[in-house]
Amino acid sequence: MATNKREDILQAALLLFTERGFDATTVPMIADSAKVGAGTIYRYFENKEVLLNCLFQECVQRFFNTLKQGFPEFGTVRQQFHHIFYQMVHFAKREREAISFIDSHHNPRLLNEESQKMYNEFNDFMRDFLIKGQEQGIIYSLPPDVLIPIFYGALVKLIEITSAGVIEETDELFAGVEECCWNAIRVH
Amino acid sequence: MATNKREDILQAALLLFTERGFDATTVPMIADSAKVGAGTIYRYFENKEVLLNCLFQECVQRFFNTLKQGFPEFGTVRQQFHHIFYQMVHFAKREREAISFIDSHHNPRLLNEESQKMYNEFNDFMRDFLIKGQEQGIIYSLPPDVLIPIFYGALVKLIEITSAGVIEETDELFAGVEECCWNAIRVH
Amino acid sequence: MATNKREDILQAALLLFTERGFDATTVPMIADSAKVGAGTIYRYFENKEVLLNCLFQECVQRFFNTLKQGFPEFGTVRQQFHHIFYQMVHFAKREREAISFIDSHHNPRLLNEESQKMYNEFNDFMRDFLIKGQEQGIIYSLPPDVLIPIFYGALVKLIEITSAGVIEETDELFAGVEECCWNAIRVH
Amino acid sequence: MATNKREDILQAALLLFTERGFDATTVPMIADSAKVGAGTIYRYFENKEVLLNCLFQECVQRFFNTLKQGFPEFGTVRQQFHHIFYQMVHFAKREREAISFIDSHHNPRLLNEESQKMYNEFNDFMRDFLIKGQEQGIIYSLPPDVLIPIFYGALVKLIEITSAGVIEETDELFAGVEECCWNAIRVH
DNA sequence: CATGAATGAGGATTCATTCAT
DNA sequence: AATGAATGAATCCTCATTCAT
Repeated sequence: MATNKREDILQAALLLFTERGFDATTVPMIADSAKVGAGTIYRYFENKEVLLNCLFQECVQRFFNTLKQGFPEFGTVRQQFHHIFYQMVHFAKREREAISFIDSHHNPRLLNEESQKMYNEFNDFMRDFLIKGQEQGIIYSLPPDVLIPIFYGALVKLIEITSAGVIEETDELFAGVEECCWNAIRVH
Repeated sequence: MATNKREDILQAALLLFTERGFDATTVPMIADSAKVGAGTIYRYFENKEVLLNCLFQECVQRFFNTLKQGFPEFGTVRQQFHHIFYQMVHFAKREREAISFIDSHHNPRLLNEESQKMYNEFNDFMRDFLIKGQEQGIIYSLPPDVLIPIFYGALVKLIEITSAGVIEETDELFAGVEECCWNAIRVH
Repeated sequence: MATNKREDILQAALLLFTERGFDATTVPMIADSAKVGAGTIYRYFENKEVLLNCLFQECVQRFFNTLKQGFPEFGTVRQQFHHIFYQMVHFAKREREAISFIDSHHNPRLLNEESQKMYNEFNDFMRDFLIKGQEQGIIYSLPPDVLIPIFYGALVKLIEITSAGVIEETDELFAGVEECCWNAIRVH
Repeated sequence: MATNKREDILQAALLLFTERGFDATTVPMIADSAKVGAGTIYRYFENKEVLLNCLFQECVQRFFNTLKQGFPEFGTVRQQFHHIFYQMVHFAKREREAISFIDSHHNPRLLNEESQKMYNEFNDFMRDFLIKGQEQGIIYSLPPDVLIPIFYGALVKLIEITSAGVIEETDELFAGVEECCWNAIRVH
């Protein structure tokens, strides 16, 4: 087949890093899983850490793009929130592990500047959304860095639980969680 | 000196595991940090994995005890939630890293049965609280496994942010987050 | 180069185990002696103990094959004894250390079942030879387990002495020892 | 009790060294077995190697004394041989492990000069006996270093087998082995 | 004297990375 | 370009030895 080896490696690394963590994942493991030779990985990535950063950046990029795509710049705060939440869930359905991976590997010890910058941009996007909502008196007046984890962290765990098969994922479930999260951050 | 070396080792391990993760923490690192010889660690713990499990169990135990202590069994759901949230924050202030450590090392690959059992008991406590609240029509009808992360995950992140010094921790901040979390899980 | 690294490792281990014993031989010693990296040994053998057992089994196998090859099944007891003794000496000349190694590492603490089974088969071969000789009234009526060490042990020590260069090895010497050993076990 | 700790340590070391070998025996093992603290061993012996050499020398000393005691200096060669063999068996019955220990730890890597000297003296005693027998035309004309192992090695293995309980030790058995060994070394 | 907790040097083993094929 | 055998630095862990009590 004409599949791209680089993609195979990234996909294998994503699964293994998410499942076991960066340090507990060996390069031969990734090679086996991607069905390439161990040496091949070094044709595409300078070393294991670079591989991690490439993967991280691609995941954040795709996640961020999903959020930005069709964002209702001039819609209501509630509409914007729905967009963000809905797109996150959508993205998570397509790329099961990406969100958990991003969340668990968002660590200054492993990430280079570029990766951190990209993560921060993504964070800033959500922070801006919250700040504008607060200016309109709709979002609860807490530091955005505190509000973000409330709905973002909830979503990450939700994804992990549904991925593990503990709970069946239905539209009602996602709608319910969205409402909870919205209630968490809005002014009452 | 009357200092307990076992405690020194556990404390050093807690900091390092939380900061770097289990796999990226070497035994000599722990030994240096605890100011003991590397071999000494093996007088107290059979191996690195056993050390992790001892630490995990002690942390969960102390955390869980804090929650149970003075729990208003017959109070309102709101009072119970306040107790849980307040005790969690209180515990987090005393034992900065314990909660992050528990959260990031709750992993079947590393934990033995005893550790997992203890973690589950702690989880069941919160699940029971939510279920009773749902029976009274006060807590939103979503699976507890989905609701728990919403406020528990929020709290974990909150602790991490305040620990990192990004945001100053004030009573108002904690009260605000408590309100957000309560709004997230209650019926409107 | 076309040299087989596995063989190099086994050969180096044979010399070192024989010289120093299993426990006093370090893996880096073997690696240095075999002119391979320490890690390379683990590509061929799961661990040091497995290396020992592989080596042990190969040595016993080759030794046993030498004895069985051309064994005069229907010759006289004396002819059979000559065959055994002569082949042992012959084998010892080719594979200097193998016999000492087998003798000094025949230890249940270090050997796995497979190794012990193989050693027992080799022992049974000599036991059968003695029992048949006893049935013919030619071999002295002592338990074979007592007779075997008399000539086998003698041979092991003989090999060690000649290997050490204490005594020059001549055909007369071997013929003399053979006669001594034969006199030891035959009926007079 | 007033038992001598030094003796307890030596006795424990004898058993363990014989069973497991010097390198596989740890100092704490010896301490546990001797029911003393690990540090106590260092009050009596400078280090593990010194302990080995003390033990070796004491064993060789006692063994050698047993052989020399009542040696029929002016008896026949056969009488002398009987004395040696009989005393060896007698010694082995009293001090089960000593002979195996001496045999398996007679190794230049571990023994100091004093120990080797003592072992050589013991060897010389048997060599002299054989040479005198050869001068009288009674002992087979082979290098003594080759003859000694034939009966000494046989005896060592005999002791090991009877100690292991494989074969019951009777006077007939020992008499039979003595005859075999004598037949091995005498002129026919 | 006796102890055993503490140590750290040294050994077994793993794994990121290289390189000859 | 792709491989995977080979490597050795770095890890976990053991144990001879010391020393405060």
